[in-house]
Amino acid sequence: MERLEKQFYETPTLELAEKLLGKIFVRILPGNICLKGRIVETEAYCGQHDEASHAWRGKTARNQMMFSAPGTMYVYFTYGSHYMLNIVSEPENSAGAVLIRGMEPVEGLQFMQEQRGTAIFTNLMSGPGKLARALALDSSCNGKNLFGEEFYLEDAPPLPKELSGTSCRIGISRSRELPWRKFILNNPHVSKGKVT
DNA sequence: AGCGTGATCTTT
DNA sequence: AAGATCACGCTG
Repeated sequence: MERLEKQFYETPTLELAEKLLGKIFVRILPGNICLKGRIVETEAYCGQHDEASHAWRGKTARNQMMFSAPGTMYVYFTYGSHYMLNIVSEPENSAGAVLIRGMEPVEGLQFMQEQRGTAIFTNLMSGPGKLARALALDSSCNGKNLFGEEFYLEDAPPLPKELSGTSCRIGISRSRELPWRKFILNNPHVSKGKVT
């Protein structure tokens, strides 16, 4: 299918979190290694109006990519061991991003298995830290956009309404009650994280 | 249910 | 300078 263009990302964060479900994230590594994953779980982080968002208290060295152009990747390191992948939404200088929490592996399975140290299909990308590792994402990816040769998203048919699920976000302490997590119902690659 | 791990942010 | 927190994952 077609690659998604800039206009796709120029939308409010909460909408983007829903629109991303089902789309295919692609990374082309040197050596022509092609990695693909179908997005099955997302969370919206709505910039300065959202107490759980990194951008809540304004721009800092870490969160500055949340203020950049839609379609930029915001990749950060946390818990001493994990990278998290976000896709930036909202116009430039207005913060917002969608955390990618789960993907279904589509291509590059062998590479992903090596990265993750497991061959169990549903354990390769079923969590934000897991999928970042499967795709070998790190801080060198922070700030890159999805319109180049290395990273892009492929379109996919819209998700049928009956497959669309919503819940509170996972693993946060502030603004826990907001139903800003979106996922594909009954998909085994949705993370098993628990609501705190 | 408990803990490793280290950058970042807040408080002294 | 010290302490708390953290958009997690693994073990047990």
